[in-house]
Amino acid sequence: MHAADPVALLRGSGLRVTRPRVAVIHALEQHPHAEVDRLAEVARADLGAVSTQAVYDVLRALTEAGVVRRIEPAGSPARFELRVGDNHHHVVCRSCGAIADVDCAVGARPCLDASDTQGFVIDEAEVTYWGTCPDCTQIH
Amino acid sequence: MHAADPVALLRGSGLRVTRPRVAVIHALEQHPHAEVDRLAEVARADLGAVSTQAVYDVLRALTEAGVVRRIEPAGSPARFELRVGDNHHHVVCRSCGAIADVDCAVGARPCLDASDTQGFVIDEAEVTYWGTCPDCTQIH
DNA sequence: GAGTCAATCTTGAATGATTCAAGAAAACAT
DNA sequence: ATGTTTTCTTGAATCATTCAAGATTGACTC
Repeated sequence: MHAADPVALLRGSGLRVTRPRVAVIHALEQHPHAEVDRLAEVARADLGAVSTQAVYDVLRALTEAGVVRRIEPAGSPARFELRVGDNHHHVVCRSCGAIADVDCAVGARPCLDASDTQGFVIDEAEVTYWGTCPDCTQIH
Repeated sequence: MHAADPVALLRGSGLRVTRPRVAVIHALEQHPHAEVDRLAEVARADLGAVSTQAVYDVLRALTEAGVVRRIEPAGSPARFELRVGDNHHHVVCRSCGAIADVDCAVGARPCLDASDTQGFVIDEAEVTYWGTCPDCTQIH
């Protein structure tokens, strides 16, 4: 898990290379699963100034280009990660909101067969595990 | 899937029986997976008037009492259902937002074993299937 | 390297869902 | 019936996100 080159990542996806975009990708490398506010902060530390709106725009563009993945655990604002394309899931800590990646035990496309899909055509199974993170378990 | 008696449901959970609560439970019976607005509308048709805030309060009380379950699919406001306690999941239509229940194929507590849980203690696995509902598939 | 045009960023306001807060009304126990 | 506590009403606040208009910038062409 070492840093991809933001510029290469953008070029490779046919996206313009701008300072805000590079900074946001950089922020995502350092802070996987961060929310918009946090990413904006980190990007600002890098650039001096970026509007929050720009960060929203960047994240939207990156998400639409398939460079980042957006997740929205219940009760949390949207979070973003660069790890994309593989089928991985997330554990969310009920007490502090920490999130970690989890590879599904079942296989490459886990849980994709539900017993009765009610006539729906399913293209993705999103799994969210809920529990308590190591830190919160210790303190309790 | 026939209607539970709202009054019995409330009494059984140690909750006061009020007109708004009975009406919201009634609305939930008729409209599983409905969002707050919709439930408030339906409850109003029943009672004449209820404040939206009251509906929020009722849903919170019912959720905390374990009488209803709250789900929040990405991109949607919260939705509520009376079916609770069993381990069932949901399919969400990407185009119209329709939601249906899905029993997991794996077993009673499906997907509860993730390969590597990063030290988290997991107590629930929430699965959201994404796809297209029968209606939206037909029209396309 | 300058000119051009579309894409992107800035600023400021709007929206939607949800929560907070204070007082009025209603439910339940006695 | 009466009192106490919970719940409902009304009105405002908050948070995350989106919309909109104009200024700036990236990348392509000459």
